[in-house]
Amino acid sequence: MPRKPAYDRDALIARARDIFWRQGWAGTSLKDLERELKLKPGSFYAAFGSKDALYALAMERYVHEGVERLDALARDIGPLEALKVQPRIVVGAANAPSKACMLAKTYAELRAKDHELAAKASTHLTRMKACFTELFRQAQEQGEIGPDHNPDRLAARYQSDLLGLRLSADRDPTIASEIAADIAADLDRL
Amino acid sequence: MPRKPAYDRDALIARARDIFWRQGWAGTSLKDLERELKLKPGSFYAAFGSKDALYALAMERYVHEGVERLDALARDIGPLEALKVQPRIVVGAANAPSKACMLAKTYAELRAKDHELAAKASTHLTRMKACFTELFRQAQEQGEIGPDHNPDRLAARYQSDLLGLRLSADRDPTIASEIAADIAADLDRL
DNA sequence: TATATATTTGAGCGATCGTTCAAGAATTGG
DNA sequence: CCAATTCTTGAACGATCGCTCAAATATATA
Repeated sequence: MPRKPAYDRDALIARARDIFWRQGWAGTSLKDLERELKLKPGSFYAAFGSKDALYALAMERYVHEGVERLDALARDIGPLEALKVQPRIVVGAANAPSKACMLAKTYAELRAKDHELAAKASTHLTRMKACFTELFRQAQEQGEIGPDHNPDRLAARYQSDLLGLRLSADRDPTIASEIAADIAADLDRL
Repeated sequence: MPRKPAYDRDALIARARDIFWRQGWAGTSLKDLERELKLKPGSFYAAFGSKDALYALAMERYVHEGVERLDALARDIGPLEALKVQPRIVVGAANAPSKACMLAKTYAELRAKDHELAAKASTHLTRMKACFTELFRQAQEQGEIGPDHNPDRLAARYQSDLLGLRLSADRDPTIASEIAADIAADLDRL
């Protein structure tokens, strides 16, 4: 006998992710969300509980899609090739809300306040790094990179480079694509 | 016949820089500044005009000191050696307000709003890159790196790596010092 | 010491923050 | 068509935001 919601919850989370990704935590007000998601306060809080709860859902969506995309890429063109292409992809993502990584932005913004969302962002970043580690490990297994490299260390450096690249890409896509090429070239020398 | 201020304006700017650096723009309220700088609202606005004006002064101080420190280092130990040591220095700066770069944090936080402070942060980052370019150029002149490298491109990559490293260092100093070593090692292969 | 000039103080401004809640609208099962 | 249940709506809450300003206080000159 009840009434059904007029909105698609999953679609709203994806839209919220884009807004948060672009504008950050403090930069996104509930007014913004109400306008963009077309939800009045009552519906918003019935659906998500709080701004922070929605932000957490948005980050989970962000990570999940990111990991899935990279894994799919690796299955298609192999682990090392996927790692080499990834920099160019993130730099070239023309209609992304931001070139910079949402997790890095969140962590940088909220870590000083010991906000729970900063801790969650950090956990997600660790998950992403584990994903890189696995790809380096596979590449090594297949003989695509030398046997005396430590996959975990390569992954740490790779993630760091990617974070810097994506920050740089937000300012100057032209220069960023040169950096992306250089990062990929480095992987060939392993 | 007038009365003199009870505060040291320069010292206040340095303290403000540390607070903004750590907590970011939105993360720092005037209540925070009044408490830490020991200034009541009236004195604060008489001295600095606005929160944003003080933030701009804080960024200028940040850049000025950063450039000076690196230049002095280069005069001491040479351009390439300075570039190689810099990553370890920023990672090891134990009592810095944040390991991450204040300019990068500012840009990431405020760029979506087209805030004037984001534009200023970007300008400052360009200044810093020019500083790196000059050091690479000198290193090349002295034969410390090969002649077919483009100093500007090396500087772009170097700055990107440094931004990523510093973001990583905020989360895990141990891993960051490994990354710092790897970045320095890369400079030896030029 | 008297006077002129600055600084310091803190109450409080309007705006916006995230959030709550009661009332009205809408849809489903019986 | 009725009744039950949920969703939608929007006014409004207390807190905090950056900031203003007039009164009180302190200091340097004459």
